[in-house]
Amino acid sequence: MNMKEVERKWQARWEKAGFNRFEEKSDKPKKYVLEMFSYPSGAKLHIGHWYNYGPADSYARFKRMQGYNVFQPIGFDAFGLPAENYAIKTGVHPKDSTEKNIETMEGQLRAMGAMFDWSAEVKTCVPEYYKWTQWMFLQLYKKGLAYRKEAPVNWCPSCSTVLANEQVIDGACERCGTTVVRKNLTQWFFKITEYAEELLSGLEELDWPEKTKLMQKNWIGRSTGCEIEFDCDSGDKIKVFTTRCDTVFGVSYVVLAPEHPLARKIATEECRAAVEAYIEQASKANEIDRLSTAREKTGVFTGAYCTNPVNGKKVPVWLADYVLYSYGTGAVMAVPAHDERDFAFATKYGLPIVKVIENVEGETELPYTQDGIMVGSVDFDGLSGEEARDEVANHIAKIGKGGKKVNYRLRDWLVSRQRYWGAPIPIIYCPVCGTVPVPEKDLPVELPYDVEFRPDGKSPLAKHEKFMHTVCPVCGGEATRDPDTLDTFVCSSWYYLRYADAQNDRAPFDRNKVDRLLPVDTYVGGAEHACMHLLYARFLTKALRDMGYLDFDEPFKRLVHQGVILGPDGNRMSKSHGNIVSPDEYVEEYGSDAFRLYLMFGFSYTEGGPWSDDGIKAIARFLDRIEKTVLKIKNYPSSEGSYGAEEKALDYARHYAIGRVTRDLEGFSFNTAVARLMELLNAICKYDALPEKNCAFLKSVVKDFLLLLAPCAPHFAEELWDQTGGKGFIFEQPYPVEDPAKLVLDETEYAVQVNSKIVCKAMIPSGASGEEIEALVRALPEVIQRAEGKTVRKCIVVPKRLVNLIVG
RNA sequence: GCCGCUGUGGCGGAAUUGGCAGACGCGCGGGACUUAGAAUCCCGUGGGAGACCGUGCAGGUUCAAAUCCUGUCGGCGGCACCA
Repeated sequence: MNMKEVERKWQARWEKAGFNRFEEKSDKPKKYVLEMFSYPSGAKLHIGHWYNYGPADSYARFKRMQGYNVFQPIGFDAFGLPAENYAIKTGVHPKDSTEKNIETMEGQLRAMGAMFDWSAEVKTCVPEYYKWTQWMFLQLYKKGLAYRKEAPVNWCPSCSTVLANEQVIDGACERCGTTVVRKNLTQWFFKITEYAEELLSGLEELDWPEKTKLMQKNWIGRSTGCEIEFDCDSGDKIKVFTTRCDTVFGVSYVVLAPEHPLARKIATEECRAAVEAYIEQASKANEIDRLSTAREKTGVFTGAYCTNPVNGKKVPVWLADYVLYSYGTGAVMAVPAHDERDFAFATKYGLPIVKVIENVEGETELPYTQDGIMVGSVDFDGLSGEEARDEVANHIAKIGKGGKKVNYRLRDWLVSRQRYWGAPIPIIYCPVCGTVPVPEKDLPVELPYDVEFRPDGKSPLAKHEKFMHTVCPVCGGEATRDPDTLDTFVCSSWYYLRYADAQNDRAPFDRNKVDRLLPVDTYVGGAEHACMHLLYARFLTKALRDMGYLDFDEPFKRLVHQGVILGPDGNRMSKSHGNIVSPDEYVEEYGSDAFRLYLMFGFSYTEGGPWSDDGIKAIARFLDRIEKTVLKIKNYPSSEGSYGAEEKALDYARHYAIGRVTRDLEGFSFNTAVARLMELLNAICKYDALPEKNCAFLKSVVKDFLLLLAPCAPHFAEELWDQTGGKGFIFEQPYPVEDPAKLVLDETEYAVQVNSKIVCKAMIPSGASGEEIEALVRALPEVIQRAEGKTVRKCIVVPKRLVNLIVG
């Protein structure tokens, strides 16, 4: 079969028939199958794209044959750093390179023959799309979910530019290797923390990989504890957060993060100089130092004291950068006896270490950080664990010094980027009116083309006079625009909604269309997005719901991660490893169906693994055998024949395959689905080799075989369907359904064990009772030989599997 | 350091969730066809002459363990001073 020609032919026919489109008017149940859209960084599709889109498309086609109205859109996540970095290096404008890449990739995606609904295509870098990304920003701003504050960012002193977190590798700039420093800049944030609790609890109901749910759970990092107020002699109050309030009687000092507002305020005259110096030094600490947990702790005494509310003891207040300002209250009560960090710090600075928890079993070696019995804690002595913390927290609440509190590790989402190739932040700064959102009617705030994007420490847009200079929408006076662009993750956090109504120019989407299509039923993409894209998208969905734009809670009901195809050497494919394998030559030589089928067969889908093309010839051979067999049988007369044992066996093989393939495709277990197809083909060939055969029956099996195969090798199956006289498209046929009656055999082979050792096999009639089976087995010569003269103690029968006779 | 996943023939990988380990395929060996090769087709293929031994290793539970439990070692991923 000339696959190239066949592919082109069917792609054109499907396209002409509008076959790939979601049917607007249809009462079939909908199925929204979505693969993560691609980032057009290179010009060509790589194996990862193929591995994501090929098998997932087979799933979508399978669902279509099962009678669903399938919606499978595609698009491009087109803003982002690589295009801009490429521009800095080569001078090619990001818009030009991105558009060119998209065009090439579109062609390749079409050639792949996936069932994409191109009428819903989305590109995030066009004004028709980012207009609505900006609109999203404005809605969040109105709702109080977008706010501006000063925050430390990653700064590369060599490139003199801000870096995204993803660009910081082990504390250094990914491009030049220079150590990144922290710099305070005023930035826009989305208040994702407001949804921390729901983002956590919502995980439970999701059909997602447990691993991914756990990663999100850890990322959100809920911890329950107690907030406690320590009164300073100066009259200031220091709030601390602790998960171990049962250790509060062991507090020997309190620590503030260097950035804490009280740090300067409470410092005494004598200590002021040292405190200032320490704050200064901490602010300059670079990322590598901060990342190192092994480094020795540093700190400085403020000279101030505060009072432990539970025992009235005065304790010194220190500053130390092992306390993070961004978590909890930015202050900590230090209990060196029961915390490793406090222990190390107290040991270094000669602070007291007071044991207040006793190990129930054995010696209490300090620092002892496990749960134990409270000692030296007056009324609370003898309490332990959860109960102890409960009592202490209640006591603290009673005396008005705090109480139970839940904290999250999740931070608000920093969305400002000092970069060019992104959606401009739709905000105007007016000297009179302050921060003013761009009115919705003025959207989009267009990204200008003629911009100097070589980095020099300022946002590229800041140097563009025409862009920056504007008038205040409120007072009409002179004003300036925000020079930053939005993190590209903002663009990708709502694209799955836009697909539902991609052409809409009056709104991001029509409520009815979104309600009809969403949520996404099955979402397929890489696991690397677990704590970014997948979390942001959930957040935005919930925020839009609360603003009344949607009425569902979660965007992606089911999530599947494909594995990673590594280079043949077992490393991640990369230019530096020189191990990149391109799909192109394989597609050229074997055709897109064979390549897809090989990706499905050669790997466990969710695991991936090192690339090897050992099996691709086998797939080509498999397809050849199918073609030969199908075309040969096609020419047989259609006469009915008898239905005997051989027919029954083939019928069993057919319905076994139907059941298994159906379940395997449902579960993204593509390799076993293909294996079952191979088995069925083997059964067909075996039957075909018989001298006497029922041709009409054989033809009906071959027909089912083609239908089963169709989602996995779409062009190939369509062609054979056509050549064997099938009506319409094969994809308009219903997927075969297993007939359980055909799976009932007259007798089944059992493994026969004596004392758990296999001694032989035996055919046992299907209806036999437990006693009958035992009697049958005991009459077998292999059994008699081993059981002679012994008493049978027990007989275990596992239906359709084995019989185990325990004798002794 | 903490959390999670994972370890099965020469290779990719199966195993109905505690029930015949190694499905399906690659590779390899043998044969058929052919002047010959390629292609194709058929047979065999975990190890061991054998009793038996085999799912990283050592124990345990069970009539029965790749699967459950305890310990331990290797590989991968995430988090990393989160109080």
